[in-house]
Amino acid sequence: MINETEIVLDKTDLHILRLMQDNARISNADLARELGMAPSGILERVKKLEQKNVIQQYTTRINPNALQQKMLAFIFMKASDGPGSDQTTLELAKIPEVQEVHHIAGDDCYLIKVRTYDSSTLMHLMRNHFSKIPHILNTRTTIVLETVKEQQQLVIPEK
Amino acid sequence: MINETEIVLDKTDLHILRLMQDNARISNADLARELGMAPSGILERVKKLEQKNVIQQYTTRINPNALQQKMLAFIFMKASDGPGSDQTTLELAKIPEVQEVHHIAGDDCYLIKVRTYDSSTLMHLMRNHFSKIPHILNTRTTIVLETVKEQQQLVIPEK
DNA sequence: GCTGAAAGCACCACATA
DNA sequence: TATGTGGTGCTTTCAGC
Repeated sequence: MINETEIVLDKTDLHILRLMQDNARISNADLARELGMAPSGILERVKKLEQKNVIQQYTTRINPNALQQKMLAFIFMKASDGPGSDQTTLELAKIPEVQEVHHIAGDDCYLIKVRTYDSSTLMHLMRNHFSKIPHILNTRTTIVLETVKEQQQLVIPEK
Repeated sequence: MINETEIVLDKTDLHILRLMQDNARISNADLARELGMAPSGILERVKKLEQKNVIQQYTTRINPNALQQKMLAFIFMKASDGPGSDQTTLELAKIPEVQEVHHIAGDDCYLIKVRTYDSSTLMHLMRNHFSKIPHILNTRTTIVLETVKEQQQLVIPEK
């Protein structure tokens, strides 16, 4: 595994990342034009960024409402195996409706983000999946009423 | 504005969305091959999905560690203007380090997700930005120690 | 690590069913 | 709404610096 602290990104890399973060479908030729370089040089850099796992995925953000996915919830979980163990988190991460799994500081051990069609689907998920994962002692669910902003764009420095 | 409840997606649309959600840089020709259809027909569908705001963005997921962004926090906020008012949420949404802003049920009014370089950048943000937004009564911050899963992929049905 | 050329393809508008 | 065609321009490899 590559030591991520050793990755050095120059001004050109950061510029590529900024453009691709905003539009993953930008053509290699357009990237080259923006940067004033030859397309082949850009292609090489992009491939290296993918290899180094700086670029993790090209993904399409889909409107959850278009798929009638109206329920979004954050669930805090206290677990008996503590944040050191991976078993519980891996079980949770396997569930496709679970978008995020974090170890957190404080009393609760995990925070997960779950998206489903409606409240009954969420209840079903909790009853049939979460409750079967060992070590989960209790859960505290926060229901989202309305989402004002939701994106994963990072703030990428100029240099 | 289009009434989102009226959007009807057929099997082909859902298949396109599934493929593009996993790889936004898939070529139109490859999409057509997967679906066994002519490329021009696919192109038209993709454009309509963009127009109808089913497809919201093509984005590149970048490894936060590669940019030394090691601090992730969830902040619950109680506000005096209540979840009905937009002023506070819009102020929060404008801050680039704030990735998510949700109205939530229960005692606290907002839940926001913030990503910064380190804890001092986060403190700086809270002191210089959050505290200047009116109506925020108090905040409760949850620090993420480790992220096991983080993605926005939706579960897209077959049909 | 970057450039430029060259072959192969993809894109996309348009005509058509 | 889907297909076929064709010109334009993009992608990607490789030699050379």
